[in-house]
Amino acid sequence: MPPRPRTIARKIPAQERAKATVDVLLEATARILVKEGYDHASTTRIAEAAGVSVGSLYQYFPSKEALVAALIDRHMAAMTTMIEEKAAELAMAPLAVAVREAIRVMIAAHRIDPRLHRVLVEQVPRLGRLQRIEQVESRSRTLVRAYLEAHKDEVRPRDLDMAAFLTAHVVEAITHGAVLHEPALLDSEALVEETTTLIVRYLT
Amino acid sequence: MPPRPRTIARKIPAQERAKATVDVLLEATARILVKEGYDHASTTRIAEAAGVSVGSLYQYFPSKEALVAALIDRHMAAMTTMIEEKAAELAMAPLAVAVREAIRVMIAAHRIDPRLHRVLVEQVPRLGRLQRIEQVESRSRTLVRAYLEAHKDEVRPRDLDMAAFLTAHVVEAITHGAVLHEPALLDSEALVEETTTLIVRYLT
DNA sequence: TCAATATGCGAGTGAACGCTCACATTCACA
DNA sequence: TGTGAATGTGAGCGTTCACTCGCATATTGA
Repeated sequence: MPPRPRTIARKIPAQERAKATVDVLLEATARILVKEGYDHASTTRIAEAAGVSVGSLYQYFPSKEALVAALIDRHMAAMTTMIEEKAAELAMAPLAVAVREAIRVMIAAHRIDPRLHRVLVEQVPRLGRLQRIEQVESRSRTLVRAYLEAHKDEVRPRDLDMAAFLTAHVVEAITHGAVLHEPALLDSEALVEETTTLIVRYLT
Repeated sequence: MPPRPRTIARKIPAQERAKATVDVLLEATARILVKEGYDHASTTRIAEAAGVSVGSLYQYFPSKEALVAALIDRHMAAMTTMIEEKAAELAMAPLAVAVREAIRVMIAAHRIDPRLHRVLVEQVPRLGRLQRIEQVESRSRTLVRAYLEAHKDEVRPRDLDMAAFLTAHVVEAITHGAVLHEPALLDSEALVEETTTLIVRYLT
C-alpha cells in the first residue's frame, strides 16, 4: 500500500532558528508571488529567494498550496484585525460617521500590501484556500448587517439583508477598484466623500 | 539561431471542415475550462473532448494561451454586443429608466454563460490576455461617462469622472457578486429595484 | 481522374515542476 | 564535552504538460 500523500507538515518549528526559517519563507513567498505570479513561483525559486533549501521548505509546509495558504492566512488576518477593531469602535457611531470611517478602514486595509493582495485575489487557484478571502468578505457583510440591525430606526430600507449585501459589496468593489486600478484616486479625499454620499443617501 | 517561438497560427481555416474544427475546439475549451479549471485544462484533454487531435489544435492556435484568448474574445464580444445595443437605445432615456435598464442588461450579459465567465475572471492568468476583460469594464465606464455628460443638467455630482467611476463599478460589482455568489437574488426583481434606487439617489 | 493543397493525426520530445530522502550540520542539555 | 534531537541540504525521481513533426487522409479544381 502506498503511503497516503502528506497533508500536514512534518514538523512544527520549536527552536528560534526554525521560526526564523518559516518567517523568511513566508516573506520570500510574498516577494516571488508578486514578482513572478503564482504559476511561475516554483518552490525552488521561493526557497532560493529565502536563502534556504527546498528540503527545509517541505519541513514546515507539506505542499506549495499549503505555503501559499499560510501566506493568505497571514495577510487576511492582518486585514481582518484592522477592520474588526474599527468596527468595534463604530458600533455606536451615527450613520454618517460610521459609513465614512468604514470606507476609510476598508481602504487602509487594502493598502497593507496592495500588490500581494492583488496576486492573491486574482491568481491563486480557487477551490483550494481562497475561500479564506471570501470568508473575510462574508464577515464584512455580517458586520454591516449587525450595524444596520442596531440602527434600523434611522435606516430607510426594510430588507436589511439586501441593504447589507448592497452596501458591503459596493464598498468592497470601490475599494478594490481604486486600490488595484486607480491608485491615484486614493490620495484625494474625494473618493471617500463621494462613496460616503452614495451609501448615506441610499440608507437614509 | 533558434527559431523564434510561434506567435501566430500556422493556418487560418479556409474550408468548412476547418471552421467546424475551430468551433468544436472552442466549445470544448469552454466545457473543459468550466469542468476542470484552467490549470487542469491540458491541451490534450481539450483536443480529446473536441474529438480532435492535439496536432489539429496547434494548426489553428499557436499556444494554449491563444486558444483561451480566442475563447475570451468570443465570450466578451457576446457580452459587449448585448450591452452596446442597449446603450444605444438608452442614450435619450430619462435617468430613472436608463439606470434600471442598464442594470438589467448588465445582469443579462453576465447570465450568458455565468460559469464560464467565472472561470475566465477568476482563474485565467492575468498579464496575458485578460486585459480583454478589463477593456470591457473600461468601455462600460466610458458609456456611463457619455450618458452623464449628455444629461449633466439632470445630474447632481459635478465631477463626472468620479461619478462614472463609482456608478460603473457599483453596478459591475453587484452584478458580479449576485451572478457568482448569490444566484438566487437574480430571480427576484428586488435586486434590480434596490440597485436602481441606490444609483438614482446618488445621481439626483 | 489526378495531383496539389488543406486538413487531421498522435507518438514522441524536452523542459519544468513538486516533492523526497539520505545525509550533514547545529542546537539543547546532561 | 558528548549525544540525541532538531534543523538544514540539494541532487534527483517521477510525472505532467505544452508543443512538434513526419505522415495519412480528405478536398479542390483542372
